[in-house]
Amino acid sequence: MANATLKKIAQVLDISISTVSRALKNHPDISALTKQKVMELAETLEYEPNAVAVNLRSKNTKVFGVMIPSITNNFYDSFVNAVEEEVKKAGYSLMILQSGDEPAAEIENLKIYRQNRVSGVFVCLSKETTNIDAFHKMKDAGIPLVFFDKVPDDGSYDRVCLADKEAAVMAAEALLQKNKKNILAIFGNTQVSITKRRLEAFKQVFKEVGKVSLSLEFAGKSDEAEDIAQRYFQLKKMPDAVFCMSDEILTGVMKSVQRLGIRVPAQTGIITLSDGYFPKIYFPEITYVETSGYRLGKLACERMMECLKGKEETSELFVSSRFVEGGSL
Amino acid sequence: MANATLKKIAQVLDISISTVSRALKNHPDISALTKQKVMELAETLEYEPNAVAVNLRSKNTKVFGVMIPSITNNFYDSFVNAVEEEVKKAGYSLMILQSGDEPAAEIENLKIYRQNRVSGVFVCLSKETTNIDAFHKMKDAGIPLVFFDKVPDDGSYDRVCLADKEAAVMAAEALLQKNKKNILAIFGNTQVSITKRRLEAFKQVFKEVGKVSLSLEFAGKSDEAEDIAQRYFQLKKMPDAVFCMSDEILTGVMKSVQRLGIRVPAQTGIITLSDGYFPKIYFPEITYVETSGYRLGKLACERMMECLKGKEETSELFVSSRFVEGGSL
DNA sequence: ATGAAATCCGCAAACGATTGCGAAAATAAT
DNA sequence: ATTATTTTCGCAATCGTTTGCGGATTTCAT
Repeated sequence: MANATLKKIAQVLDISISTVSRALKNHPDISALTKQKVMELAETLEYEPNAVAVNLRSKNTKVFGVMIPSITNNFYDSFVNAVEEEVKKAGYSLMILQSGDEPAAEIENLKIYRQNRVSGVFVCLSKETTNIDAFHKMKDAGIPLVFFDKVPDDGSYDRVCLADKEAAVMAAEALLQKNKKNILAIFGNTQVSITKRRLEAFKQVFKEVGKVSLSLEFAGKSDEAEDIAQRYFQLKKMPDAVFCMSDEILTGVMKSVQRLGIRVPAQTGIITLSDGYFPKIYFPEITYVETSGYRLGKLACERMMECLKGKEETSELFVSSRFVEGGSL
Repeated sequence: MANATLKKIAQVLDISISTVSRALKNHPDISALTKQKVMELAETLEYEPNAVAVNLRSKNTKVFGVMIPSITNNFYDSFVNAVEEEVKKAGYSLMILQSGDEPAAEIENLKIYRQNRVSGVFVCLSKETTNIDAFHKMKDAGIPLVFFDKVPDDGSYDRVCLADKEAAVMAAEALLQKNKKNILAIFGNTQVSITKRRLEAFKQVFKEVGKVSLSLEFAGKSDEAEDIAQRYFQLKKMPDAVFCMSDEILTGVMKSVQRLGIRVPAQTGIITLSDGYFPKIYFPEITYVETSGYRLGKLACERMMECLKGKEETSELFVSSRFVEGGSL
């Protein structure tokens, strides 16, 4: 029988709904006999509690929102993957909404989350988001927010991030250690917090050492990175190493490498920040500093669970980096 | 004011809850004056309907389930992306659950979908699933199912698929047209329905023409494909073309190409079936037959919407293929 | 002024589950 | 036999919203 309810069970056994409810929960008030009858009938009727009704009463939907710019992105995927794995253990599900990097869509999505009374939301801001007023409403509604990756500057929010500075520094130091003197470094959209942090930390390392020519470039998309690399590779004084801030930039650069038949690492070294998937599809495998979406997801979950337990102080947490040697530097 | 309810508004204005409800819905029974007062107060109180309560009453959650083996997969991503885009227009959200290619997890997930009374579920079966009894329960519960990509043989279910045969045939014919005589074709897990279909159709094309040496190989993962390619590339009589059944296989093959410094398409041609992302990160861009997860998603949505409208007959639909010329063949 | 027709609004039940409180029935204590 | 105590269960309210039905109140025609 489809969609059995407590009421139906109660009617069949000619007892009250409350008794059925208690029997199924093994409440001590109910006699063993009644419990048995109820449970058996529930079994044959294939009773399954209506989560919607339970939610309404308990005011707890056991659903987390996840808002990301786009789901077709390796990094966010592994984040989502980690979160899904983790929250499932606690009986939560995920409602994933994409912002498409459009602030208007973000606001719309927040509304959906509010109306659905989600238990919390994991948010990665869009590139374009400057005004975060819309997120205040969530606080008012008592819905905890955990920002990740692209986070607001506002210190009153919980944030989990990659250790961008650390990662950028590790990459920079690797370049120095390999004695690279003429480095092309390509970064992403400068609006974004992670770009800023990576850029600053990266520059800082070289500021202290002389004798290194550092060319900084910025690419919003993969083909822009390709064009930039193309231009530099055709210079008489070709860079002896390229730093890529992200997978997106790496794939652009590598396309140019293939087009021009550049030998890596003989002619130029390559190093990137990455989740780890793309560096391994090339030969030689690209040396990278790991920025793990997966671990970020786990960390975000930890933080979210603390929020639900009522922890008050906001915090900014970081996932540490790891240097992974490929053969490209 | 956080979490205003109809009740709260009613109390403030000293009118009944029903009147508030109707006023907000612009019901003709309510006077213009009352409507105005209600709407204004709702505005200042930032009233937002409680979707959980609405769901309970309407028995319509406006949520679709999406069950996939893993979210960290380019193909499924674009599927999910399309679905999210599409259903959002109709006011639906997505609840995504991963099976991890484990039948036990599939069953568990279906239970969650049932308890949450989702309006429908998009399902891609795991590689391991042989018994689909668990899916019958969904029918009983009145929850429509639309299978995609990896679908059951059972004709009583709605299924949307890539036109695997067509795609494989297009690729095969492209190889013939380019006059390739010594072809290495690498396929994926033979358990899976799509592999079977692609394989059969592909072989069939060559059965009819003579004078072509066709080597069929199977790789479960990317590095297996790499090893296979490696082996063949080192033969005295190297293949003059490689067919890859999927992105996963393509990336493996391309890694071997890079390792051995093979010139594409001069030394060997490459063609693949793909969603389109990976073929474009290489130079030359890989010629491929498009198997679009995105379009599959759109098609699945169409079908789902029809199910909701009560269309009875099940059907199996296909997304047509498209030949995309790169420079690799 | 009286009846008919609009206009405007509230009561109450319903969706399905949970839970405090009190009551009936059964058992134990005196 | 009477009181006290358990054991076992049901009533009713609640979460927030929707909606059929009927009751007031007003407006209009006669």
